[in-house]
Amino acid sequence: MTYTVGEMAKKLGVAPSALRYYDKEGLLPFMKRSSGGIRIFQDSDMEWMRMIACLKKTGMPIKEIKKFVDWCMEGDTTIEKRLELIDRQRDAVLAQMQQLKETLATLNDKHWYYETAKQAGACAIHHQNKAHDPQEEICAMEGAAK
Amino acid sequence: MTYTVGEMAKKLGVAPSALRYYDKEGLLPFMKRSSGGIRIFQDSDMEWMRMIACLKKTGMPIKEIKKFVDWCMEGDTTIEKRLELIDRQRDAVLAQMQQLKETLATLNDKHWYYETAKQAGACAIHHQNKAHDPQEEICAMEGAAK
DNA sequence: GTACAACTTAAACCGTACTTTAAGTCAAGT
DNA sequence: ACTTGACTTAAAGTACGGTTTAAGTTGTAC
Repeated sequence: MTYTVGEMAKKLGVAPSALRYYDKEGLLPFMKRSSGGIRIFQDSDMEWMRMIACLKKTGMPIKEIKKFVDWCMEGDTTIEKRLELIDRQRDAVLAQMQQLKETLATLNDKHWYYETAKQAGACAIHHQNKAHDPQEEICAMEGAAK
Repeated sequence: MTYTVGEMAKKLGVAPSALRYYDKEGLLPFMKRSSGGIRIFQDSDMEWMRMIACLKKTGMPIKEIKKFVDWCMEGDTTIEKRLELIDRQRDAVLAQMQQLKETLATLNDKHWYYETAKQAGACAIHHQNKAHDPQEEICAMEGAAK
């Protein structure tokens, strides 16, 4: 089974221009062309696309993904480099997850702050000993954050 | 205690130009100035900076952070809007965490693939027993590339 | 064999989030 | 008063990851 760039784009849920851009950047060195120059995607290419999509989701820039793809094309001599890149990216993802966990905790604090303020009808509920003015929002935030 | 833009930038670990940019974009409406026009940050401003940093970490664009900051300056009539924004962002963070979890699982598969390939000295080690191999797609991928 | 949608390219354009530059001002130390 | 480093601004530049445009080609359908 083969696909044109438009069909593949639809299958992947991306714009055709994005696939052409990835091709131009060297991310799709496995791509075949028709005699007329039309790109031909094959079912087996889906695995490359999934790998690229995975690395993109980690926040890896296009140029570094290209480095990985190039190593794949080079053969077995680059296995160790590829392993190191995967491991580095795994560490990066773990760090991102930790970061998000901390961010989520802060957002949960803010949720509580605004939920209680909503019940009371005023943010002042969080700083009873102070008169309300815009500057007091800061103190209120500080209270909720700690 | 007060700080210049350079001192505050150092405290926050960002470039002074970034703080000037945030100010220009309306993210720092609480900022004071000296009679000569020099920005003066105060300790109490740290809480605003932390809130902005938190929203930035969720991937929220500058313009939406400004919307939130503007609502904070407007007072209690915007409490509900702010709560909704926080809740939406909380959902967004949970979705990001789920996404990263799936990405991590894929990276763990790839780690195993390259770890065993490294031991064997060749990716070809994975080209047998495709039917039960969780990494069969990679074998297909690299097979197709050659 | 002609129409027509979908493809091709290079090059220009876009939005985001800053950074850099250039020209000038402020404020602290001597 | 003068020097000096850090500040000020507007405007231009940068990096990234595409999208859009314009002019032309391909391939299928009738």
